[in-house]
Amino acid sequence: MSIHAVAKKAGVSVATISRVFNNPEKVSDTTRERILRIVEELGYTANLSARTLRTNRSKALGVILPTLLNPVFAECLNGIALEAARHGYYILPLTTNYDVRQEEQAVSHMLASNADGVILVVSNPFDSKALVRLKQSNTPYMLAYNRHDVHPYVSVDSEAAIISLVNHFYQLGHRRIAMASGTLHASDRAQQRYKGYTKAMAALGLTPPPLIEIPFVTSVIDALVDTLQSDQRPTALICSNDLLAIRAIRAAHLAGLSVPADISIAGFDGIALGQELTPSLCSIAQPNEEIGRLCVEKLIGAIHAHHDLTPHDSALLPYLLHHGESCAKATTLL
Amino acid sequence: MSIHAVAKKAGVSVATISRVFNNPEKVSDTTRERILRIVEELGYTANLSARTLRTNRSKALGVILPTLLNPVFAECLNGIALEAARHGYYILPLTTNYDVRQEEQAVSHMLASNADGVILVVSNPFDSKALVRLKQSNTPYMLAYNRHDVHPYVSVDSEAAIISLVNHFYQLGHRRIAMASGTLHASDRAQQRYKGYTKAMAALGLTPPPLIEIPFVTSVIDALVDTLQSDQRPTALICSNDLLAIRAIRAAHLAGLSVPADISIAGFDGIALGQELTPSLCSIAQPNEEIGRLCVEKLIGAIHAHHDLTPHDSALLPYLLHHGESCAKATTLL
DNA sequence: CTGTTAGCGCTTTCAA
DNA sequence: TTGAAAGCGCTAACAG
Repeated sequence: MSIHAVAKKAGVSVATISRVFNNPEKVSDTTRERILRIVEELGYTANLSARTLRTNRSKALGVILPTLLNPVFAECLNGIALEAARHGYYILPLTTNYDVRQEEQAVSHMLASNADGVILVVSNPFDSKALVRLKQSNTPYMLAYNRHDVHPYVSVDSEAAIISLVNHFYQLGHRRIAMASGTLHASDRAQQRYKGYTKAMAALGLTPPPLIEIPFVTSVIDALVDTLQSDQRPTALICSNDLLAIRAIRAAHLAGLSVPADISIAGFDGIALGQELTPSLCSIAQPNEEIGRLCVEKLIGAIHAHHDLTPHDSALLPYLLHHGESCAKATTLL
Repeated sequence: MSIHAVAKKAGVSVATISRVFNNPEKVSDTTRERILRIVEELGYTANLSARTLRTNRSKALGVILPTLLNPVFAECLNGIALEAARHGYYILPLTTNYDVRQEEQAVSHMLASNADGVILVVSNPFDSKALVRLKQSNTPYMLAYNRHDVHPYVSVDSEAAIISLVNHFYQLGHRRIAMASGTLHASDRAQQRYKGYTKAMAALGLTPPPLIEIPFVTSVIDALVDTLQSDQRPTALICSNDLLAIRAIRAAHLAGLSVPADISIAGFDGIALGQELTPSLCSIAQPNEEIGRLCVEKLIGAIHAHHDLTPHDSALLPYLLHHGESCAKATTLL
C-alpha cells in the first residue's frame, strides 16, 4: 500500500497525494476531500522510512534511560511521551541497564535511526563516550538527571536537597544519621547526593559513619541488616534512591526495628508509589515528569530553531521534601 | 556521512561497503578489515531508514502497552527487550494509557514504521479496532495478557488463578472474602479475574459481596475506606492487581485496620516490588518477563518462517501464588 | 571478489 | 492547482 496506489485510485499524481498531507492548502478543496476519503477507505499510512529518508527528519526523539524497572525513569518517560505527542513527535526509548557499552550502542542506534533529538541519562557524564559521540553528531541532545558543565541538562540540585534533608533530621533530634547508596562510581547522581550528605554532616559538627555502599549484585537487605542490628546503629538512614529506601524499610523490619519508631528512613526521587505505601515514604521528590517534559520542550525548540543546545540551556528544577510517615522524631533512648 | 563517503575513502564501490555489513564472507579479508577500520575511523553507521525502505524489513518489533507506570508492563517490556536484543532486533515501545483511540494510533504508527512484528496488550480484544487493523495488515502480532480465540496470545489462566486464591483464603478460615477491581469493562483481564472470583465463591457456597469497582478517576483509598470500616467488612480482600492491593493496604491502615492481623489483602500480577514491601505482598504472580520473552520468541519465529501467527500459537503460562505477609489466617473474632 | 545499476516510497523543485 | 522527475541512502541482482 504505497502512495502510488492512492494516486492511481484517485486519478492524480503522487505529488498531489503528498501535498494533501504536507501542504494541504496547496490542493483544491474538492480534490483534497476526495483524496482523504480514498486514503481512509484504503487505510493508507505514509511510509515513515521513506519520508525520513527523503526529508532527513524523522519527527522522532530518542530517549536513553538506564531502566524502566525504576519508576523514576518510567515517570520521566511518561512526561517525555506526553509532551512529545503534544508537539507531534514520536519517541524512541531504549534502556541501557546502567551499562556504558549499551549507552554507546543506544546513541549509535539513535543516530542510525535519524532521531531528530536525543534525551539521555548516562552513568557518568564525565567519561561518557556515548555523550562525546552525540555531541560530535550535531544532533541536539539534552541530559536528564545528570549534570555537567559542557552539556545541556535538566536536573535538580541533589546536593542542596540532601543537605536540607540532613538538616531536617537534625531538627527532629537525630544525630546518628547514616547514608546508604548504590555503587558510587556508577552514578554521578549518587556522588552528588553523597557529597551533600558529608557537607551537611560536617556543617552540623557530626561525624558521618562510613557510607553503606551496596554493589548492584548484593542483596540490599543482607547488606543492611548487620548495620541495623549493631548497637551503634543509626537512628536515621538516608537512602540515595526510593527503591533502596523501600528495601531498607524491609531490612529494618527483618532486624526487628519498626519504622519510624525505632529508625527513620528517607529516600530520594519521589516516585509516586512512595506516597501509597504504608508507612508512606519520606523522600526528596524530583519533578520527574516535568524533567522529561522540559527536556522535550527545549529539544523541540532547538530542532525548530536549527541550533544545538548548549550548557546555557541547562535548568535546575526545584525539589520537594515529602514528609512521609517513614520519618519521625528521634527517640531519646539512644 | 553516507555509504558513499566510506566507499570513496576506501577506494571501493558502495556495494562492497554494503557487503561488509550484510555478507561479510563475500569480501576478501584484507579489504574487509581495511573497510572496517575506515568505518570505525569515520564513525559510520548505516542509515536504518534507507535500509528499511530498501529491504522492507526494519528489524524492529513494535510493543504496545497500556502504561509503563505499572511495573507489570515495565517488567514485561524488559523481558521483550532482552529477548529481542538477543536476536538482533530493536524494539519500538508505545503506551496507550488504556485508551482505545491511542491503541489504534499506536497500531497505525507501527505499520507506518515498518515494524516486522507487533506485541500488544489492548483494553478489550473483543471489540478492538486496533487488533482488526493489525490482523488485516499481515504483520505478525502477538497479544500479551489478553486472551481471545481468534488471536494468538501469551497469558496466564487468570480465572483459575483467582479460584486457587479464593480457596487459599477459605482454607485460612476466611469466609467474608471481597474483591476490588478497576473498571470492569475497560479490561478483559479484570473480567476474567472477577469471573474466577464469583465461580470460586459459588463453589464454596459463599455469597460474594458486590464487587468494589473503582473507576480510574476515583481515589482508591476513598473508595475503600468506607467498606473497610463497616461492621460487615471483609476479612480478606482480593485486588485485581498489585497496585490496587498496595493502595488497599494503605486504605486499611487509614481505616485503623492492621494487615494481616485484621484483614488479609492479596493482589494480582506479582510485580517484583511486592516482595520488597513490608508486609510483603501476597499475590498471584504472573511470569511477566517470560510472557514478554515468549512473545518475542514466537514472533521472530513467525517472521523468519514468513508465516503469520494464529490462535494455535497461543500459550498459557503457569502462575505462582506468592504467600506474602499481607495474608494470614482469619481471626475467629468476626 | 568487486562494480554498476535499478529502485524501495516519499518530498519537492520546476514547469505547465 | 497539478504533474514530471530527481534523488534521499541503501541493497541485491547481474555482470564481469
